[in-house]
Amino acid sequence: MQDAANRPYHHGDLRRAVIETALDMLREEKGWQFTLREVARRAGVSHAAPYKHFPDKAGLLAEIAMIGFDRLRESLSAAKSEAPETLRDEITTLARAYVAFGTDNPALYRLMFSAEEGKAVGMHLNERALAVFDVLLEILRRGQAAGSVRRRPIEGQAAAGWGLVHGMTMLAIDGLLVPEKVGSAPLDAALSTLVEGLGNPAT
Amino acid sequence: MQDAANRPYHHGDLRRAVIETALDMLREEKGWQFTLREVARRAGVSHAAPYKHFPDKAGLLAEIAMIGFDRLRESLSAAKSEAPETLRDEITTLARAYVAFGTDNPALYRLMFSAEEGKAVGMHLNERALAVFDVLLEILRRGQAAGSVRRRPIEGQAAAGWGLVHGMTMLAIDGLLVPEKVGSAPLDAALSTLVEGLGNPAT
DNA sequence: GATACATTGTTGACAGTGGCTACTTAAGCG
DNA sequence: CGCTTAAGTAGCCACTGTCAACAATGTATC
Repeated sequence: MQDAANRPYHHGDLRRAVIETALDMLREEKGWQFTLREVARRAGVSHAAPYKHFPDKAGLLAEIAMIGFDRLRESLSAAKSEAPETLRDEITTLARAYVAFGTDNPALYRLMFSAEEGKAVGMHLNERALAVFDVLLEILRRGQAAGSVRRRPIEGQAAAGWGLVHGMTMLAIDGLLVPEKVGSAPLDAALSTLVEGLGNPAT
Repeated sequence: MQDAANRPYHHGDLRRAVIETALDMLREEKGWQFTLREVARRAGVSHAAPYKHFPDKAGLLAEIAMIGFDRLRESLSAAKSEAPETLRDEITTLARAYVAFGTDNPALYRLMFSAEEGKAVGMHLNERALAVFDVLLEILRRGQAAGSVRRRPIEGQAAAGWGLVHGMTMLAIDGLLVPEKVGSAPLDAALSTLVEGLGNPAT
C-alpha cells in the first residue's frame, strides 16, 4: 500500500494489515470473489507472506468472521444504549440496527454465516454468534420480568426474534424484498407482527 | 457412468445428466465444493462437455437454483394439500415443511439464495423465489377474509412469515440452533410467537 | 445414396488459484 | 564482526474455469 521503495523489509504489522485489507475487499460490493493472493497483492506483499500469520485461507476468513460478529455486537450495544424507554421501541431499534449492519456489510455478513462450513474454527465462531443472541435474551428477560412480555419459555421467543431479523437481513441482502411484493417497509411491518406476538395480551 | 468402451460418442441427454449429477453432488453433505470438472467426471464425460449445454458454471448453478425453488414450491403445495383445517395449523404445517426442505437439502438451499450474486440470470431466479412467497400471501389473505388474521397490510405480515422461516432455516443449516441456547423445539416456539402476532385478538 | 452442414464430445492449452517448501534478506545480539 | 532467526520471496504442484481446435455423429439436401 505504500511505496515499494521506502517500505521496510519487515512489514511490522502485517497481520493487522492483512485483516484490514481483507475487510476493505469485503466492503467493495463487487461480485467479489475473495482470493488470498489478491489480499497479499493489495497489502503490497508477496503472495505467501500471509501464511506467516494465518494457517490458510479458511483461517483468515474465520478470523474475519469473528471480527464481524464482534462488530455486530458492538452495533447492537450502541443501539441499545440510545434506545427509547418502552420495550417495544427498544426491540424495534435493536432489530433495525441488526438488519442495517447486515445490509451495510453484505459480503461480511454473508461470510459470517458461511465461514464455518469449513468447520475448522467452528466452535469459537459459534460462541461469538451466540453472544449476539444473548443481547436479545437479556431484553426479553427484562420484558418478561416487567410483565410486558408473554410468559413463555424465553429461548423460543428469542429464537423467533433472531430468526426473523436474520431472515430479513438475508432476504434484503439478496434483493428479495422488492417493494411491489412485500410492501414499502417490510422490516417495520414484520417487526410489528413480531412484537405483537411477543407482547402480553393481558396488559 | 457406464463403461467407457460401449459408451456412444454422443451422450444423448447430457444436459439432463449434468443437472442430475450436480444435484446428487449437492446432496452429499460433505464440505463439498462444487466443481464443474468433477461434475463432468462423474457424468463420465470430458471436462469441457458441459459447456455445450451451459454458458458457464454460474449458468449451471442458476439453473439448479431455479429447480430448487420449483421443488420447494412443490413441497409447500404438497404440505398445504394435507394440512389441517384451522388456519393456525395450516401455517404451522407449511412452515415446518419449508424449514424441513432447507435442512434436508442444505447445500441446495444455500445455493438457491446465493446463486444470483453473479446476477446473470437474476430476474428469472427472483421470479421463482417470489412465487414461493405467493403461497404464503394466499393463506394470509384467506385468513384475513375469514377474520382470523389481523387487518393489516398483508404484504408486511407475509414478509414476517417468510423472513422468519428463511431465517430459522439458515440458522438451522448453520448449526446455530443449539438446544442449550435456544430450547428443544425452537421452530415450534418461534412459530407460536409468529402466529400469535398474526392472529386477530378480537376473535 | 452421397455429400454438405450442424450438433455434440474430445483434446489440449491458457491463466489464475491455494497450498507448500526451499531460499534470501533484514534485523537483533553477543 | 559473525551468528541466529523472524519476515518475506521465488517457484513448484495440482487443480480450476474457460476457450479454441479437432473428431465423431446425426440431419438435410441434391
